[in-house]
Amino acid sequence: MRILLIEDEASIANFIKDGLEEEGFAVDVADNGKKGLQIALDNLEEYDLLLLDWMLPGLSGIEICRAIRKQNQQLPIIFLTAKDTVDDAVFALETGANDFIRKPFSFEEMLARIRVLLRSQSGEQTVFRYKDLEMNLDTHRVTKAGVAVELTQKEFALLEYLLRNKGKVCRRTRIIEKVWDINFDHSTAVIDVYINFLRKKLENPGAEESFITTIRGIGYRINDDA
Amino acid sequence: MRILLIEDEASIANFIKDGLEEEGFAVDVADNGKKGLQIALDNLEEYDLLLLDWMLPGLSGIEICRAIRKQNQQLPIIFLTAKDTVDDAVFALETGANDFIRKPFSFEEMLARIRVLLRSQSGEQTVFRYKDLEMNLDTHRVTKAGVAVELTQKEFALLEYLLRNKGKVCRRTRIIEKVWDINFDHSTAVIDVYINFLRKKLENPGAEESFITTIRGIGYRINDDA
DNA sequence: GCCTTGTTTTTAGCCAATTTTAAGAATCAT
DNA sequence: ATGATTCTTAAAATTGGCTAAAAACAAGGC
Repeated sequence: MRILLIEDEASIANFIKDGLEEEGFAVDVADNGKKGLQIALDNLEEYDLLLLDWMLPGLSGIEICRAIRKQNQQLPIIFLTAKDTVDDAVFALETGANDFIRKPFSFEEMLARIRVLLRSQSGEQTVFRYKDLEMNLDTHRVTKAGVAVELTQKEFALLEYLLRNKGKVCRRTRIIEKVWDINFDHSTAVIDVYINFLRKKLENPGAEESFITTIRGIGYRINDDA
Repeated sequence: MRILLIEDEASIANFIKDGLEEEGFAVDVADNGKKGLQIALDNLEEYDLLLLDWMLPGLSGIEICRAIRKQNQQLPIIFLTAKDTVDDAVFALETGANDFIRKPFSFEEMLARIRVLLRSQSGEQTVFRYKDLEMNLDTHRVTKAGVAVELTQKEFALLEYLLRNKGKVCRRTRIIEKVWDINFDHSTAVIDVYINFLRKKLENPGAEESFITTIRGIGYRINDDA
């Protein structure tokens, strides 16, 4: 994942660049607005995300944002700013930014926001299928043979976990950790109950065998469709 | 974004120019009508918006507006005026102006109007629909089956967010971030209350199910119309 | 200033849906 | 057959959203 950072203060720029590179991103830095816009426009396809300082020598962040939005609606843009009025945040978002982080910010917070934007934009899988079953994370919908099926939060989360690991065993302990809480009482039988809910809601009444295979003593698995 | 300001009073002109430049616009000033029209016609393609004083030495604002509209229908034109009769406003709009601001005006207000006009210019989507519901960002109007519905600011913003994401889940946390403030107390019930306001204002009394689907524990969704 | 009006946010009770627990029945492996 | 594991069902506990009403806040008029 390639990120362009437009920020004139070298200390901040380095802090962010180093931190993000440690996390596995490729980061390019431009230290003024004009250069930044140039680089961005010349390599629009290259970058997956833009971090943009609000106050820049040369061109302001707002102007850069506008200029880029004319060319490209997709590129996620996050503003970094010392300004702290609500108006600025709203203004930034209206200009076409996707998010807005106030300095001083925690690195963790920034990382989280970057991840959110990259996930929703950069083609991460949001639709899962098994035979005539379809789960869509964007719309938060599940359909069976085209017919909508209403799932509760936990049912949805459990099915998502199973489908994400289609073909692989999902161990009970892992399920408890991922779908419920890391420190959830391991001696519970909730999983069984919820597997049962899913089977009831998603299986053709007369089915000989379940689409969720029980692996006794270990956990469950949804098979790869043949 | 380049703005041409035609205004003879130097103090007002400077106030506006400085303010807009701080906001990232490039502003040129002409201090009389003749010069202003000249500049405008010679550089029609250069400017994204025209701010035009009503009373000018040499040529009046109205005459300038007419002359420009002969050449160019697109350029957004905003009148600035001390006059305060409704007639003048109507007259200005008939002449081809897009908006009309009375002096004395707040800078914020002017900025807001400028942004609205630039938005529709930049090809961004400004009309959203769901069945017989229509929301127009340019005119800031919402109609239900052709009948105008009055929404407050927050109601409007919430509906806009939901419609922009028509078909997709809108998670509570995202709604709070986008419609309210980024760091708004997450444990509040304002969202519920405003969803309720929207439903009351926009739903046919005897409706069996809401046009805003509740997804318990997650958020809300306006469905794609079938 | 103070009052009025409209908007936004908080609060709290209610209710329904969801989640969890529990316990007996069924199934499996040896 | 036996013990362990999973399935099923019902009932209890909890959560989360809806609603109405009140409180807080903002803007405009007098």
